[in-house]
Amino acid sequence: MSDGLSLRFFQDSGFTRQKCAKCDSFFWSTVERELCGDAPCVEYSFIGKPLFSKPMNLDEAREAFLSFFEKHNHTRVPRASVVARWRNDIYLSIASIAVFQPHVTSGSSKPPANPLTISQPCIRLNDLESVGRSGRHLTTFEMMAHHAFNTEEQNIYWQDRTVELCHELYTGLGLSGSEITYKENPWVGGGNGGEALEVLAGGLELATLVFMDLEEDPDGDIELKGIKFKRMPRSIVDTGYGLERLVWASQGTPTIYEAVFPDAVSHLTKLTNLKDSLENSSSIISENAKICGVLSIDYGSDLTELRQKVLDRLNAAGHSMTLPEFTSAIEPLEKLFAVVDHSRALAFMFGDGIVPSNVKAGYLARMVLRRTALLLRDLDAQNALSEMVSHHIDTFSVTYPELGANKAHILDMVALEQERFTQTLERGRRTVQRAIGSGGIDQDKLLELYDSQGLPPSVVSDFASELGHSIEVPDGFLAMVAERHQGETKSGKKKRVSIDAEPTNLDFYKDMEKRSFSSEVVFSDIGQISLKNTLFYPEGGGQLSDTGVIVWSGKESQVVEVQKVGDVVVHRLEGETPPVGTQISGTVDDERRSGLSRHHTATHLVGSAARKILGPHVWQAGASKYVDRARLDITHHRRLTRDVIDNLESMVNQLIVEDHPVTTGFHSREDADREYGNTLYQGGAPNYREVRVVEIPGVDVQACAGTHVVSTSKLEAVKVLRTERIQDGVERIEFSAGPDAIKAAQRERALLEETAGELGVPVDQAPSAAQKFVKEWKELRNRVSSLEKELASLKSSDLEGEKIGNLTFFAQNQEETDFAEVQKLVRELTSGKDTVAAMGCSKGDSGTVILAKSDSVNLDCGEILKKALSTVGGSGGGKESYAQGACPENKLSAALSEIRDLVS
RNA sequence: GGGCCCGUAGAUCAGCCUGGAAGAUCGCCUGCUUUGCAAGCAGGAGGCCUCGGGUUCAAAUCCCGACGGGUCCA
Repeated sequence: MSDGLSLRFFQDSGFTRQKCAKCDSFFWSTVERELCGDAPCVEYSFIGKPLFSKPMNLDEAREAFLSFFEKHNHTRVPRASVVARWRNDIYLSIASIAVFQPHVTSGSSKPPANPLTISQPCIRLNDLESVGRSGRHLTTFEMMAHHAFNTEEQNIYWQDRTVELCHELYTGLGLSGSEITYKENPWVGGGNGGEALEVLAGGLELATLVFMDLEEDPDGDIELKGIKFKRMPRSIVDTGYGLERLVWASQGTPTIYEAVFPDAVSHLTKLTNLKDSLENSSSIISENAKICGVLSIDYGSDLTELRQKVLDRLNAAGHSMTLPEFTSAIEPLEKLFAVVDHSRALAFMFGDGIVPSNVKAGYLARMVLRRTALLLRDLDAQNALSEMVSHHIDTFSVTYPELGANKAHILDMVALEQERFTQTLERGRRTVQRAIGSGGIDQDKLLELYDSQGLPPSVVSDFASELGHSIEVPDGFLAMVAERHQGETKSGKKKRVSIDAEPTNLDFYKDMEKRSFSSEVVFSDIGQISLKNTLFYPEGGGQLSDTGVIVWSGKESQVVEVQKVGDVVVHRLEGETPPVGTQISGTVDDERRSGLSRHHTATHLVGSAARKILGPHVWQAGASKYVDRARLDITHHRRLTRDVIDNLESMVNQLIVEDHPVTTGFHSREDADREYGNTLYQGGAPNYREVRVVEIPGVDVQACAGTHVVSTSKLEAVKVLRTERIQDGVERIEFSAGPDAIKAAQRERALLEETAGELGVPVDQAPSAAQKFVKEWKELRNRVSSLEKELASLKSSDLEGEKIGNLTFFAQNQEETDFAEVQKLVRELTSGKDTVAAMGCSKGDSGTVILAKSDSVNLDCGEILKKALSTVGGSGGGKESYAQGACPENKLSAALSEIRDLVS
């Protein structure tokens, strides 16, 4: 790479390769430059001096980009969800290329068009602390891109054309070509890598052009950034143009937020009375943005130090401020900018169906919302959240009408989450109050409050100061939290076994009702075989494996479990194992398979009904199918009410009666995507070339590898057994189909009848009877208790005590008397002065002794009772004032006289 | 996926560590006081201490499990 990326385009257009005097990296420019043009080597020069010929807003800039590439033979493709449901390594779409990973980039699927152009909304939460502060960080941004996927057969374009297009785009928008530098900076990520160029102008990185043609390989011959790679047969043009940066550069405002969200910013500044402050501080803000750009500042743990750095620079640039002045001037504005940004993230997250939760993507949404709510709280505008989100929805639904269509739901989610957070805070306020009352709040307590109650230190500190207490918030608090969480993750290593055999023909897909087949053994080991073809379904997709028998030349073995290893189906056997080459015939256990199939189809119906009833935010979060029941976990933000369950059951059973056919077929990934859209992948996207689609026309379509019944009427009936909230935002529905549904209903009836029988009433009166009985029982219980009290006081006045010294000693065996009554009697007797009472009572063979004294008596009842009972083979103990214990019934009198001896 | 916290009267919680009569405050009811309201005073009702096992003479309290909630991290 000694010539670097010496492209023909560069040579033809007068670019020369130069070396940055500061960072030593190589870059291409048409003019002689000392520095590469990237931060931290140069400062922003576009603030106040826009780079492009005219200012653009988001829509104008996006359209300019997309239509430019359309004009140059790219196909415009619609955006994907910001929730990366097709990937299991990330929760959110973090780049335009993420939309095509891994299925397209790995070569197993074709791109929807080639070449293509897209503007993909992306969410990155890694730099959350810097958003609002640095002037350029955003949690949500649109990555515009032109992608070309080159294979050995099809060469679309590569480096020269990519740079040419990029250059033409920017110069066409009025950016002078001599302003642009292309900096060489190889790119590595997600197991791939390649040469790359950063496109820089005015100190700002406008775009990155990545030429992805390497994949990680420990034996590879190419090394980038310390990782070994080898060349791929495919090469991918992966570009990323920051929409917001383009807009910013075209306007030259102090921060990116003012350029991108002018209306939202001005609305919120009015609302928070920060309008003047924003205008007066614009020079500080722009200096701050410039400096943050140069310093590549990431606001993490050490805020004060970074602030001081910025302030030093500000003062060197002619300002004269103290740190507190600077902080108080800039902090509210930073918060304001962050709110404007975060509320857009929320609009997209909820709009694309994230259900807030304490796990996974749902947690990310909740975290962003809570941060935003706290920022608004600091700005004294706590009710503005849904207003801000609403504002973004309106603005963005011009381009993304799906957000507008989902507006009510999005705002509902915001309101619900905000309400939850308010409750958490109120709970927290009380906890803080109590903690202060009982010894104060130290660092450990602060950690615990955050970790287990969700109270950020700043909030705790606020609450405490309301009560006139101050609290030290330690530096690096989040690092301490991280430490607390260390060592709690253990990674379960999957062992990869492979079987040396040809891929098995999966005949169960060809005929879902067939149960017998013949085949040939192609692999054989002790207790397990693989066949040329099989009807046995291997465990997968939440469905248990089939069982059955195989027979050959008069011998028979049970198939007890079936697993898929790579593309080979392995049957685990009990009995003899036939050798390779044996012709066998197999029979699948029909009852089991039919049960599993019924429940699998039923799961699709239940999921579809849930989406219809509850809304499109309902996604499958997991599913298991058993022989006699199934369970489906769905994302939903509220507990399922009985009404919802009833509706669901009715709808599913209606679908059964209507007898819809269930069809299956294999499609290429790109065809399936195009035809059915992304709701296809309820169970997660498979990384296969071919996708099996199970369709109940007009009802449900899913990518699914499981077995099904041929039409919905085969389900006969579906009954919901129970629902359960397995996580915040995830509801589990358990149900049975077919004969098992009937059985479940019968079980419920039996339970009811048994209950009603015990109550001695007809079934329909059971609830009211139970209510009546409980009420009466409570009344009687209280009556008994008060009678016991009365009885105790009566008895106590009847009893004669014995004088021992200056105290009165009572001892009596109450025999078969209720323990509680005896207890009351003892209390009654010892409520006076100088009294000791020892009472026994019994229940069958076992006796109980209670010993108590008046406060004025100096004795240790616990010790005395222990000693007395041990001499008669019992045990017990207690406090000085009161003790109880047990011994055999016939030893009660002996125990009492023993106590008498010990007392005197 | 993992960690932590919580479940006691209608509400908010104490008691649990260290086992031995189930408490406080607010709210509710009755009476007194007051022109009325707010308040004050006196009295009262209201608890399967989430459920199920275990340990123990004895469990709200200790142990295990389930259920229900909260919360942080990935």
